[in-house]
Parts: sequence; structure tokens; C-alpha cells
Amino acid sequence: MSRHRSSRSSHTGERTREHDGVRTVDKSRTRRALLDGALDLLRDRSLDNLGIREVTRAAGVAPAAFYRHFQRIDDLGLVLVEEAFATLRGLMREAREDAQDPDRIITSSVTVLVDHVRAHQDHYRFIAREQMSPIVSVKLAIRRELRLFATELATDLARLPGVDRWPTPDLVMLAEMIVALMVDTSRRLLDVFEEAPEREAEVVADVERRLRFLALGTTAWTPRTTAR
Amino acid sequence: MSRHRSSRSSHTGERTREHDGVRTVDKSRTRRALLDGALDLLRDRSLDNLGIREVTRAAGVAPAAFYRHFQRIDDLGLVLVEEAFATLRGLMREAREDAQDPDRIITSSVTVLVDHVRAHQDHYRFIAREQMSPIVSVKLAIRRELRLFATELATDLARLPGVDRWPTPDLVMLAEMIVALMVDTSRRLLDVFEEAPEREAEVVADVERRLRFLALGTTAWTPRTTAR
DNA sequence: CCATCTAGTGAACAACTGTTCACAGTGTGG
DNA sequence: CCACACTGTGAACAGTTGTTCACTAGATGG
Repeated sequence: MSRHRSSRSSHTGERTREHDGVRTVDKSRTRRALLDGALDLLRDRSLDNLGIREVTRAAGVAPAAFYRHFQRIDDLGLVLVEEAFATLRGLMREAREDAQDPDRIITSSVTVLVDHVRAHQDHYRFIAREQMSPIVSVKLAIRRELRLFATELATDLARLPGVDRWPTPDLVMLAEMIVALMVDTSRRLLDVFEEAPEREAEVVADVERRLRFLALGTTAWTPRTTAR
Repeated sequence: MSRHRSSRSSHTGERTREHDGVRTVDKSRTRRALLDGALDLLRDRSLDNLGIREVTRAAGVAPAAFYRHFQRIDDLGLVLVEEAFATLRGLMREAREDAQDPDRIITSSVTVLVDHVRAHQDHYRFIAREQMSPIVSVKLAIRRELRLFATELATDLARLPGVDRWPTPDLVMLAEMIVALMVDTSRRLLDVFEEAPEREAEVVADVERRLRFLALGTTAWTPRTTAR
């Protein structure tokens, strides 16, 4: 019934405490099934077209079981947002760990991004798509998380020569532009993965060019004190 | 029934030829009603959640009438894509007409964009949202049109001092970055319009900063001959 | 061990969906 | 003027939807 995903239970989340009773473990197991089933359906549906019955069917439980875990489909969406951004932060960690010869920082970052998007296509697709979700709470949550992510990136950028000493607002602007580029790139990568895998290198080269372009901008930029 | 739009029949399209019979005129009238009704619903729905019955109801016709004009909801979507991009080209025209004192070119372009997004919120929202549509034909159409739009922009950019003499691929890259910025800006504007109108100036200032940043990049950029 | 709590069940509800159909009214072209 | 072509109608179809309900099986904790 699930056409795409091979191993669906391989998610990391939902740490069930050691001494949690069988009751709680069972509960969080079907909760995972619901989340995974939903994420699976969201491959080719949008969240506001996601039916409760569909989700429970994909999870292999009765429709009514849904309500033991979420009140509405929105709540499930919000949990998925959290998970997706947990994934996204994993990306940043990996990127930092990748030893940073400052020349190679661009190509290395891009490689990490590409691999990460490939490994977590569902989460990236979800974020990219539901960024414009008609389900307001989800849309807002994603936007908030993206802003947060950008400010985190900004503090990372502050370590780089050339942009250190920049006032925070300018750093944030740069970070936001990079985040926007990342989101756009994920979108392109997802397309390429499933429609024209042979063009992957093309996308990679292009995003590297764009990053180099942004990097060059920083050399010429004279930060302003204009209010944010 | 239509909660938001005040004048719905004010669309320009669907030029009905002078000598067209009453028959054809009537037909294209209900066709317009369908398209407008759909666009109206798409304020807070996504295309793949748009029901045929809903659309016909919003248009004030019987459900079966839909099939006289479109085979599936996808076809209606494709027409909306065309219309939306007709609108978008209107933007470019207006921007060109705005006399271009090269200093003011950035602020002037941004003003034109803001006014245009305000005046055509539905179309911009549609493009921004359905860019990631699960309805593949629509998604592809939008992406194709956006690429086309970027290359058109590129030929416009070629007239500007500093980037004239750039090889086409580099121009296209710059144009694509600007288009991406435009789409992102529309997204932010749409939010601001309906959630926090007082923050509009903030967004305007920010996008101007970003454009200035991109413009600075061009001064430092040395075009490469790397294949596109 | 027993009373309690609770995750999941399956049936039931009205409401809605996409699509088809024969049909009616009416411009159109000869 | 007449026969045809075609747009829109309203009824009908089987399916699906969200949500509620009384229920059961089994873990929990005293």
C-alpha cells in the first residue's frame, strides 16, 4: 500500500523512557504510525487535503483512534513541523562537523545539503510545500522556525572572516538570504531527484555559483546602521 | 457568499471577439465565473483540495456545467497559471515604464512590485503556493513560466551598466536570484497585508536592502565561462 | 486480586464528493 | 423556417468523508 518508502519505522524521534509502561510505549507506537503514515501520504498530497481516514488507514488503525492522539489534522501537522526542523538542525550540525577549510566551505556545505535533502526528502518537501499552507497554524510555525534557524545560522556566520564585526541585523539579512537559497535549492533538488536524476550535478554547480556570488557581495557590503 | 473580493468581474482576459455569437459570449462568461470562483476559493484552499462542486457553486452554475469547460480541475489550474503570468508580465511592463533614474531603480522597482502584489493578491498567492503543488502539471507549468520570466528579466538586465557584457548564463543566474527574491517577497507581502499591515514598510526596507546587496555583488563578480 | 483507567474498535450518522445521464432551451447555419 | 449543435440543468449513482458512541481488552496501581 505504501509505494515509496522502504523502511518506514526508521525514524529516530519519540524517545520512550526506559521505565515507561507497556501502555505508554504502545500509545507512542501508534502515534508514530500515524505520523509516518501522514508523512508518507504527504508525498503527493498537501496537508489541507489530508484526510483523517486516509491517515489512519495508512497507519493501520481505526479512524477513531486518531482522536486519542490529535484533536485535528492541524495538530499532527504541527508535530511534523517540529520533526522536520529537528532534521534541519541535524543538517547544520553535520555542516559544522565537516572540517572547514575556508576555501572549500562552499562546496562542502553544498555537498552536505544535497546529501541531507536526499536522505530526508519527506521532511524537506513538507517544509517547502507547507511554507505556504492554507492551514494557518502550520504556516506560521514553519515561518517562525525558519526565522529562528536563520538567526542561528547568523551566529555561525559571525565566525567567518569578512563578516565578523558585522552588526547583527546585517548578519541576519545575509543568513536569511542563504536560508531562502537553501529552501529554493531543496525544492530544485527534490524535483531533480524524482524527475531527472542526471541533472543533479547541474543544480549543485548552480547553487555553488549563487553562494559564491553572495559571498562576493559581502566583500563590497558596507553595513548600515539603518533600523531593522 | 464571496467574502473577500469586491469586484470579481473586473478581470481583463478572455477577449471575446467582436463578431462572436451570443453562444460563444455566454459560454466564455460562465467560464470566467468558474475561473473567478476558483480563484476566490483558492484564497484559503490549495488547488489539490479544490472540489469541482465547490467551484461550480461559487460560480453559480450546476456541477455538470464544469465539464463543458474543463475536463479535470487540473485544466482549470493551468488556465489560472497562464492568467497569473499574464499579470506578472504586466508587472514587468509597469516597472519598465517607470522612468529609470538609475539611482532610484531599486526603490522604484520595489514600489512597483508592492503595488502590483497588492492589486493582484490572488494571482501572486496562487503562483507562490502552487509552485509546490502536488498537481504535477500545474507545478511544472509554473516552474517553466518562472524560468521564462527569468530569461526575459535577464535581457532587461543586460541594459544596465555594470552587468552589460556579462555572458548570458551569468545574467540568467542573476535574474533567477532576483526572481526568487521577488517570489519570496510576494509571499512576505501577502502575509503582511492580511496579518500585520503596519509592518509593510519593514518588508519594503528589507527587500531593498537585499536588492542593494545583490547589486553590490555584481560589481565584484567576475563572470566565469563554466558551462551552465 | 480487583477496581479503574484508557488505547483502540467497529458501527452508525449525515454530509459531501466526482461523474454520468437524459433532457430542455436556445442560438446558429442552411 | 427548420433541423441541428451545444450550453446548462437537475436528478441520480456509488463512494468517501469527519465525528460520535458504546464497547472491549488489557495494563496499572493500590
